[in-house]
Formats: sequence, structure tokens, C-alpha cells
Amino acid sequence: MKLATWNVNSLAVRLPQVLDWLQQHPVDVLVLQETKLTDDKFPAADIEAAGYQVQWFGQKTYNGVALLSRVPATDVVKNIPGFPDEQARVIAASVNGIRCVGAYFPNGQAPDSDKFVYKMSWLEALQAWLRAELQSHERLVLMGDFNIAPEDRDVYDPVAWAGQIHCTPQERTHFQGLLQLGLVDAFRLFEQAPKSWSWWDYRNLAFRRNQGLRIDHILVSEALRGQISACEIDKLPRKNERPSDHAPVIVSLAD
DNA sequence: ATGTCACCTGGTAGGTGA
Repeated sequence: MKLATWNVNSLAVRLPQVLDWLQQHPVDVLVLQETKLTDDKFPAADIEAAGYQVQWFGQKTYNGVALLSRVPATDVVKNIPGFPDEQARVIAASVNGIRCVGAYFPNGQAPDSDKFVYKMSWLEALQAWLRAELQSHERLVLMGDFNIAPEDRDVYDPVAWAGQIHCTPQERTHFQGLLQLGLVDAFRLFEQAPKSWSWWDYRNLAFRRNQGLRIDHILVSEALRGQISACEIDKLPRKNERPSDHAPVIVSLAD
């Protein structure tokens, strides 16, 4: 079984690339972030024609998430229960006995901004909810755009980025808090090339220079850890014409 | 060089968010 996450930065723009990518990588589950579509505009028919079930949860202009699956997803949850939020950031569902949580974590903008305060409270709520969710769902995968680079080796220039958004101690502490729930960063279960990133700024020729961050992650629960056989970032879509600024991340589970 | 992209409003450019 394969699961993947991809921040597509507008599904209206990127739908052809998503469908192409699914043909090349027929994963069992794909969660999307930054669909940027209201629910009435979501291209469900095109996705279903490609052989996927789909659940979606969006809003105008910003945010928006979706969960695609080969087999029907059940017990769908949208956003964090008990955390009222006007922003559409989370979609969760059970697929093949695995609780799949797709999330678009707040960006946070800057450590001294109101958006950072929101990011911190959102992270608190996420952690509390996942702690409970793990009680009832031993086999759980949390994946998405975390907007957190967990360690300096996840940053192309850790000195320049020290204390900056995605790299603050507060954000990194929250990431560690997720690990302390019993989740593990699937990417780091395997030997990886140095300077492996999942996001490159559109500016500054950042992709050509490989100046990026690893901020898209797949965390798996302890009950699944022994089944994880691979975790990779697929850089190829970032080379497309009109690419998303993020690359997909894929995890493979042995049956 | 903060050198781009996507989306909005309200027009044919400017602001916002990432």
C-alpha cells in the first residue's frame, strides 16, 4: 500500500499534473493541500474518472484539502473537532484500516505575527486531537504540508533561516510533540540523500540552485512502523512547466 | 536582487499570502 501527500498550490491550475502523476504513481491514498477551491468547484468527476474516490473540504482563495483513495474512505472528519476554524486545513478518513489524516498546517508568516499565534494554537489543538485519535486508531498516518522544517539538516541554509518561520524553536518543539505521541518521521527511517527538500521558493531560481526546505512530511504510528518499506520525495513534478512549489512525498507499506 | 505564482478586487494595476 502506498500513500502520498502533495501541496498543489491551486488544484484548478494543477489538476492535469495531479492526474498525470497518478497515472505514473497509482498510489492507494493521495492527500492534497492548497486546493484553493470552494466545494462547489471541486473537480470530483475528473478525479473519479481517473479511478479514485475523493473527499474534499475547501474554501475560496486559500487553503483547501482533499483525500483521494482507490477504495472508499469512511468516517470522514473535516478540520480539528472542537477547534472552530474558518480555514479549511484538515481532512481525515479511514482507508483499508488505516486512519489517514491530511493536513495543511498554517504557514505562520513571521514569528512576531498574529498568524504565528494562530499557528501555535492550531498546533496545540492538532496534537490534543491526535492524542485522542490514536487511542481509537492504532494504525494512523499524518501527512501533509507541515510548514515546519524539523531540523537544520532539513534547511538549505540553516544559519540564514535560524529563528525564521518554519525553523523557530517553538515550531520544532511542536513537531517533536507529535513524535512524542508515538509517531515517527517516515522519511528518516531510511538513508536519504543530503539536501533533500520538499519545497523550493518560486523566487531566486531556488529549484535550479536546490535551495529548499523539507516541510512536507509523513508521520506514521508505532503500530505501522514495522511495515514501512520506503519513503521518498518525488522531485520530478517540480521540473514541470507551471509546477507547484512543493513536491509529492510517498510512503510505502508492506502488506 | 524578495529575481515568482495564484488569487482577489475592480479594473486593465495593485494588494495579499505563500
